[in-house]
Amino acid sequence: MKYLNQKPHLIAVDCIIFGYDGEDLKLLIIKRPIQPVSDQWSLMGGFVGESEDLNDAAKRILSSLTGLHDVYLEQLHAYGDPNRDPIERTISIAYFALIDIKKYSKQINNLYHAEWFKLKEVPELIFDHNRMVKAALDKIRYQAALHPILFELLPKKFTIPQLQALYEQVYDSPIDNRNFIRKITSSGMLIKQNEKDKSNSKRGAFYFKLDKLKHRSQFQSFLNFIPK
Amino acid sequence: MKYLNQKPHLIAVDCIIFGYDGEDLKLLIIKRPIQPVSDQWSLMGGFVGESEDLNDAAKRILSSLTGLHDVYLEQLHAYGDPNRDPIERTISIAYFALIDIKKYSKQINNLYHAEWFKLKEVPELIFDHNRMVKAALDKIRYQAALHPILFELLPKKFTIPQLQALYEQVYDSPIDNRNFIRKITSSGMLIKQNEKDKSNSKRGAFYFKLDKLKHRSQFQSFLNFIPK
DNA sequence: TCAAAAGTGTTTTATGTACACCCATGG
DNA sequence: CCATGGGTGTACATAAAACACTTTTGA
Repeated sequence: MKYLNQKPHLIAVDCIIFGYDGEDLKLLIIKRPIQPVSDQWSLMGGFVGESEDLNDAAKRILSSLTGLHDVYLEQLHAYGDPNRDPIERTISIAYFALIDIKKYSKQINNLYHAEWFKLKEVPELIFDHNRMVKAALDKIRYQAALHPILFELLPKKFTIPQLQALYEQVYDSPIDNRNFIRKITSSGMLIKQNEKDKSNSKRGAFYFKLDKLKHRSQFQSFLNFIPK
Repeated sequence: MKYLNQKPHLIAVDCIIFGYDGEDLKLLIIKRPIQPVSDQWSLMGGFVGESEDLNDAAKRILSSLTGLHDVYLEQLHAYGDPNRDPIERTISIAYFALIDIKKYSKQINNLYHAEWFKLKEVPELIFDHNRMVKAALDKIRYQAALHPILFELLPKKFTIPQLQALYEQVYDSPIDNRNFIRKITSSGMLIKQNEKDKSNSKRGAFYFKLDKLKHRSQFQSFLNFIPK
């Protein structure tokens, strides 16, 4: 049994891939490989397979570009303007991903001509992709104000100055370091290491690891990480 | 020019329609008119037309059931499990709507055998529709904790006890009326009317209207309406 | 020895929470 | 005159914000 007289549509998944390298918040985009509008900057995307779940499609597309699995990936929004793709009507389900740039395998880069752009220097993208990026950033700001998602962008060991710089970039505004440290440490989610990162200062900054149990248990608890 | 060798999919929109009548928070569902699994309870839904925007499809479907236009409608999530619809693979974009039940025209009811159910008494729904309802409720709780969306469920004139009862039902927990009133009134979004609603008490409760300008300007400002 | 980043406390202010009584009215 | 729901204020606790100096150490 089938539904009759219903027009099917092409369904794509587009991934808004955010990365942090300890210094800058960045977006991973590709030079579009397929005609037309090839050689223009675009989000990484692909069509949803015949019997493929949307989340699986997003994971597949993400890992085909980054080589990464088990990445933080969240559905953002479905975009369905009938004219959003001038080639053929395509409905796109946008996902955003948060990854630690250092985990990213650069090899696959070449296949797709992918590049990391600082968030403020992202060029014009095809279709409605700039709009998607903006929506994803808005959602991350919203989420990160209440839930500790930004740890997904950091390596296992990270310093508090790195963490603070990340928050400052996500919100594009300076944060008082004393208040920030107090909030973060009072959440109990950080485990101090003995080792120091001396790459940014002579004194060195202690590394911390995330207490994953506490991170998970506090994830839904409406914390407040952001001033004002 | 077209994309080649890509399998298209049926795309549906399903609407999670919440309503409030001044007493109970309710959900509007229908007896499914199409075979198979007809005569089972279901969210109101429909397929996305050939050149139809997703939002437009949701509006069309919502107003075909309720007769209402200009209703609060927000995209919830795209559901794409290949087996979610046993008849044929269908990807569903879920939307939720908030409406004042008293505005709802009952005539169209009969066409779809629609009924309002108290939220706690919603029966088993087809496919993944119960899951959608739960996700919608979660999202509304999230949104309403920070943004004044619940006014969408109220008529133009409403009383504070009605408003509080609405919050209590959305969060399924009692709220201290003194603290609630203080928070709500201190937002400056309410305009007191001279008229009273005497339907629930001898003394009567003053009607209020929403100051739409203040409502809009404070919509994004991360208020906090919910205790704890 | 000094430049540059890391780390540390206290005070003030705002916000949230707990809590109980009087008011107005129609029946 | 009283039962019912509407409305009001205060004291306390908690959380956020503002704010500046000392520490460490490699060059």
